[in-house]
Amino acid sequence: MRDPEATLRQHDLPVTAQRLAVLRAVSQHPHATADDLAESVRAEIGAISRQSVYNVLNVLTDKGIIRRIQPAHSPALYEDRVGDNHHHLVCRSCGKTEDVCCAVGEAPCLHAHDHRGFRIDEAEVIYWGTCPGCQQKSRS
Amino acid sequence: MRDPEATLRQHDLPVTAQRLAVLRAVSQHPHATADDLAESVRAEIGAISRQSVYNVLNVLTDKGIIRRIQPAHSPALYEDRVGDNHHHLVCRSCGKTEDVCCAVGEAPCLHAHDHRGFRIDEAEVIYWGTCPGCQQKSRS
DNA sequence: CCATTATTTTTGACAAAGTCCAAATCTGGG
DNA sequence: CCCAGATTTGGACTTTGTCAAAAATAATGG
Repeated sequence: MRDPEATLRQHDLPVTAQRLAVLRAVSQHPHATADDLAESVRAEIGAISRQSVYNVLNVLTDKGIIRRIQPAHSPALYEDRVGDNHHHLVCRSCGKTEDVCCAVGEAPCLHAHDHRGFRIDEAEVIYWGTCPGCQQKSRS
Repeated sequence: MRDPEATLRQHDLPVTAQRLAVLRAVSQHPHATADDLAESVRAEIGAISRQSVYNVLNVLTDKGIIRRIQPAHSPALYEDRVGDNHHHLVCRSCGKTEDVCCAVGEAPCLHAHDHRGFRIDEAEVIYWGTCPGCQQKSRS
């Protein structure tokens, strides 16, 4: 994130310390939970209410400034990287989450063969598996 | 589901009234929530505890007899149809969920180009959009 | 620079979806 | 028919997130 303040102004959002701090935290900790982010923000500006973290994350997500991903068995994760239609690898065992380029191509998987009349606007892909670290451990 | 009782025995699971009823309910109501299923089961056998519904759904899912899907903003949904790697269409507005064949082919999307050393065992795809009914309504 | 007004932040209660635990009950095998 | 182990139950509890009202703050116009 180049300039959090400019980003907020571009989207007609009043600039507040909380928003700046949350935005920076998301930028610095991709795939963090709301709780993780609250911690980071507190380390940076001293205090923030739980509700404010959610408020900020919700507006930022609505405006498309950040993206929310919600893998099963996990609270929502937030990331900075938007608009490039990338997907995610998630480790079943430790929850580790990584970005991965779209398998199919640029504006990809938006085409289900039989879409049943649905107007599709996003194809969300999560690859489930075991990360290298957890493979080591289980190989005992 | 041909024969719920046989299915349970094949997986070395003691046969109980609760398990049979939950299994039948999942079979008859694809994409139902745990709560929905509890209702159905109560209509069929009179009573079941909330915990038992979860217990049963968990074992059945662990054994691969049923499949759990967990779209964002929705409690978990369960379905009967396993082993054919199909995906789902979900309506952002009403939550309607439908099956859709895999866009890529048979054992498909299991190949992320850059898998970062992860051993991938499933590619979960959710197509988000607007169902025909909700398109009508919003066309005002 | 100050007052105004709408927006944010905070606080605390609340809700939904699931899990944990111990006691009671039931299934399957001998 | 009885027993051991598995399942079901009920109730408390946890996690993640939302709602609502009051207090604080940002941006605007003078």
